[in-house]
Amino acid sequence: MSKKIFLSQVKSEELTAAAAAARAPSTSPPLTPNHSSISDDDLVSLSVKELNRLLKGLSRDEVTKLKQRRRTLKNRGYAANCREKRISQKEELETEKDKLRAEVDRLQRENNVVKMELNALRNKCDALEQFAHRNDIRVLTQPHVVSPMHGSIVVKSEAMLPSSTLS
Amino acid sequence: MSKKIFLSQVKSEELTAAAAAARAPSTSPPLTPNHSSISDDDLVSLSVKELNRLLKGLSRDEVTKLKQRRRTLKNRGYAANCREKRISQKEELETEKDKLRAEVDRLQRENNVVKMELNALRNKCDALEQFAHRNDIRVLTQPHVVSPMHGSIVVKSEAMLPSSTLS
DNA sequence: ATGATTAGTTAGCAG
DNA sequence: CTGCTAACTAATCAT
Repeated sequence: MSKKIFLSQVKSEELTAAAAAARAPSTSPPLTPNHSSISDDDLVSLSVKELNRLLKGLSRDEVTKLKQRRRTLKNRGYAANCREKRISQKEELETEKDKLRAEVDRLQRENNVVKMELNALRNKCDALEQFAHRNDIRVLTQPHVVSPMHGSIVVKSEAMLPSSTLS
Repeated sequence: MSKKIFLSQVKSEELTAAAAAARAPSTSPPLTPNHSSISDDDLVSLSVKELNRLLKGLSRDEVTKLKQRRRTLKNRGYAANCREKRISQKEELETEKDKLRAEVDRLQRENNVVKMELNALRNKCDALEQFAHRNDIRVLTQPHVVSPMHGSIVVKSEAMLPSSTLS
């Protein structure tokens, strides 16, 4: 997921030669000409064992300096990682924000649709209710409803509908 | 809105004395004892005119050094501003994310409510429709009904036809 | 000149 | 020690 920069060649590719020379004298070609002139990339990617082997025939001072240079190079990589992490986290936040924004939009649209459906249904319901009411009255005001086959048919609306469905 | 740090005492309050001494030799008490020993805070907050007045009786070298120290102090402040801006932007992003998340929640709840209303209304509508349908059929199948001359007599008979007989 | 931003350096904390 | 991060410095860019 996160593209870790494993502590190698950060500088030489991202910094002008002038800037590098001006800013990092400790990592420039050593003024004290080490026999073991090792490149930054090599030094930083060495395993501890390889480093110790390299350090074998050196004076205390040289050892300290080389170790310090290694530490500095590592730190350079750590810093680069840290920055990259920062920006990727920021991008992640923005991505999540965009997703949420899209979700809000979707829900708002869905909401509108459902509300329109609700309104349409309300109208239909009202019409039906009025229709039912009229029929109810008409039926209830029928003088004599006699069906020869079935006998008297008088329908009381409340008997057929739950009371809650009629206002 | 944004609390700008106007280039003063960033370090002394946020860094240990040890770190400060170790890391910023150029801003430590000058080894070359300037007569015009001016504090970082003062130097950085000077106006250009005040600075020039201060620079009057100094050698070229001293002028350059003092100007450079001022520039460095300013840069220190700019860097602090930059960091603060970064974190406040991040916080802002998170705040907006939280708001959007809350909005999504709200909309989902509202959506559920509306959908339940819709379902309830659908049921009511169905019932009304069936009722209307039955009445419609009944009315249409009434065997003869109205006697306008005699007025209406409402008959409520207990002898009702089971609804199942009306499809 | 001033301010902002980037990369590198250092100190210091955490594991 | 290794890795990470805050603060600082210097370079660089924009205004």
